[in-house]
Amino acid sequence: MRIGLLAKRTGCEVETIRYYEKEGLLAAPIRDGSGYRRYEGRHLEDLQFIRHCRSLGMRLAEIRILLNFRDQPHQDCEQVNRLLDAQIIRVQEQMLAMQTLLEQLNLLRAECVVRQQSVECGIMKTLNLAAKGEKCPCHE
Amino acid sequence: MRIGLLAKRTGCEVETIRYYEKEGLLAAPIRDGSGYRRYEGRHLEDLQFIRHCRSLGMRLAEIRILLNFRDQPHQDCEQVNRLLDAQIIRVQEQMLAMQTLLEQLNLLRAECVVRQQSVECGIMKTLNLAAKGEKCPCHE
DNA sequence: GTTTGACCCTGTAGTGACTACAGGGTATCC
DNA sequence: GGATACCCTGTAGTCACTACAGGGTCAAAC
Repeated sequence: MRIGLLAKRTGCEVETIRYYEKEGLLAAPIRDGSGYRRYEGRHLEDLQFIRHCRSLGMRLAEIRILLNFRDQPHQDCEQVNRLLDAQIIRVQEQMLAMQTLLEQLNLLRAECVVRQQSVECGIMKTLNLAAKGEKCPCHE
Repeated sequence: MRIGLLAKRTGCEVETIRYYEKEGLLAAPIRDGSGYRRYEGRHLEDLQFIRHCRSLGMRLAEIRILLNFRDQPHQDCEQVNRLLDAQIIRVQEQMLAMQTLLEQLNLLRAECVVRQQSVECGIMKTLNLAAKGEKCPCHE
């Protein structure tokens, strides 16, 4: 199949597929007489593997490691487990940070309820006072 | 004060301060005889304003808008409110996505409990099957 | 008087994972 | 023969920095 069909089948942009090839994640396929890429079933599978991992928030470098494991099935899978654990911890930490962020934003947002001149706006007042080093509701 | 002191006072990297100047967020200060930047109190305040907004996850483009509001105090603050609302929604959406992500990762992680050859590893097996289009626990 | 070290300058390139062209070639249908 | 849809390479842009390279300035210590 050609790149456009592969893209359609995986829900991936054509440019992204070429990018994965350039990055060494997806094997370069053979070319037809016109110089077009001709993909086989294994490319579809590889690309779906990559997209699946990406949908789990993994980085390309990590996916490269996982692809290696797939191709060397007798390696100890400890690294796979550690990789996933690291990813889980990363997501948990980001969620915690975002929770704090959301609380801060809501507190700041509550400073202004009515439409008014920005000089009277509680949000702007709070941001200005915080810039002067005073306490703000959003950071305690 | 010179850039190093400003950096220390705000917890901001020297390069970041120069970057904000280049991006037009922080006014260019006057230079002394050696060509060094000499900052005043207002620069400290501006930088703290910027860093405070950044700590709330706002983008530089949004901070630029907020800085404009600060300097035009008789503008209607409606846009400030909308900007904050958009930021809150963005964070909420990201948190929801991360929650789903975390659940998917945990389900995948549960596929492997013991250390073994990667060919036997439940995580690798699951990823491989998913790449073949089969159902995976992480995506239902 | 020179050397050391801390500070400052400009400018460019790199990060990650794409995305968006520009400028061209190819294939197929009408 | 022309329109359209597809494909190619290569480069630049995104965002908010970060990390140099290669140089200048200044004060204190030796």
